[in-house]
Amino acid sequence: MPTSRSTATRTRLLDAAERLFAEHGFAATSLRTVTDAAEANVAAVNYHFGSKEGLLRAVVERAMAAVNRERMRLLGALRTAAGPPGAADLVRAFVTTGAHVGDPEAGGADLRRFLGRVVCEPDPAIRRLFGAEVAPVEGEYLSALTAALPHLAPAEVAYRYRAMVGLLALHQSGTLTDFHPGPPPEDPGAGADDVERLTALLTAAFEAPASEKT
Amino acid sequence: MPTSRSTATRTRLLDAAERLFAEHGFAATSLRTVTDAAEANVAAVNYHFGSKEGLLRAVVERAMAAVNRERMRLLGALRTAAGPPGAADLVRAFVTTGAHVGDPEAGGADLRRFLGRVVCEPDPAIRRLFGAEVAPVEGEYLSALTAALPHLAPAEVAYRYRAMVGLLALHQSGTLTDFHPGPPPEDPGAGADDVERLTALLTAAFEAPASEKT
DNA sequence: GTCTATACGAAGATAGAC
DNA sequence: GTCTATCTTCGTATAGAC
Repeated sequence: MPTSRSTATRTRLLDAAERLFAEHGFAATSLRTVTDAAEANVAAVNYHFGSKEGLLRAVVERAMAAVNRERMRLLGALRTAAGPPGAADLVRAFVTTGAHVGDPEAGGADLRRFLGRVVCEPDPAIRRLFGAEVAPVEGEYLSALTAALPHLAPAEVAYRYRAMVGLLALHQSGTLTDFHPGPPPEDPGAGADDVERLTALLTAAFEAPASEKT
Repeated sequence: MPTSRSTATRTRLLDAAERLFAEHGFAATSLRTVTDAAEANVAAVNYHFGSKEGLLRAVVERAMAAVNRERMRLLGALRTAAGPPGAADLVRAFVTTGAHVGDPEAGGADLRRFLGRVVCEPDPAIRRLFGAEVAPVEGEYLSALTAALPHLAPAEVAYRYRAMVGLLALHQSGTLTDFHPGPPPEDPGAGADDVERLTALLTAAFEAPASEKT
């Protein structure tokens, strides 16, 4: 359900911003639209977050905290299992976390779409905001992937990792599923089926042999 | 060099818009920034294109015309060669066209970055603008890819095709290369090396076997 | 400490003069 | 074809009520 009036103003602003930034992007969302949805005053944004970008930063931090927690939990589980994790396991853990974070809550879909959008934002400062939040967890996955793929140069693993993040972002924001070439869509929304396809595609990409000119 | 004052106002507006939309995205670019760069009056946009979105549409159409021409030319060449083209050939033709269109001209980089941004725009109407322009050419590539990969369901080929378009867009807009996990960037800008890596990754993705639950 | 009311300059859009 | 004038809405800043 939508955030009730009794919730603290700060939280209502975060919830409304997450939903509206997810739907229309950062630049196209006016502060007044956010404050109206949150039943708050325009100036409340400036008070709690300093500026529109400060509000965005706070939404990113809250959203990534949930993702980072789950990704570290899954990585820990993979490491305590017998032997070091393979690339397929790592890709699955990384992708499904992004695809399912916040699933039970009603706002989960907004959270996922929001994060997908942030990765594609034109402003480099905004993308860096995201980059700073994933940095620690991505370091862990990157070294685990490098260990799982010793035949590839680290730069090549890093490139494929970036492709994974990018493609996952397009999946989350709906960009990958809502413009329809070929056969008609036939499945409404991003079902578990799409997550499976994405995981399979990315696993194949990681396990591909090195391109000749490394 | 920048468009000279002697060029027609319409063309100067298109050039300036392409460059500025490429750099800051659509929503974050003010019309006044465009008209200042084009040395034109604010109202000239409304006169020539009807609205800000009309200007965007015109820029998309001009940019896609160049890409579509080259893609059809390459596909024609592949088809007249001995035997039907393989997935690797098709991916290479599709990707390198996007990566090199407008190369000789100074504005080529802007054109590519602009098209990459359009694919990731939050507004579905803008993405549909792009979708309508690629539609005919993408139909040709899609059927050629489906013929080259008879062991895959058409829906699966279409999914991988969308992933290719999305990943190419991220490549073009710089999203894939400018946030740096792992080793430091080491190569400035999107060199021919990155195009090679992208082509190899996408070819592997297309040639991967079908996921079990088709 | 939290929040509201309100003002300021710049933005997108359009009507009508030239 | 091109420009000036004007309307509404945008992000931001300030002053003060609770």
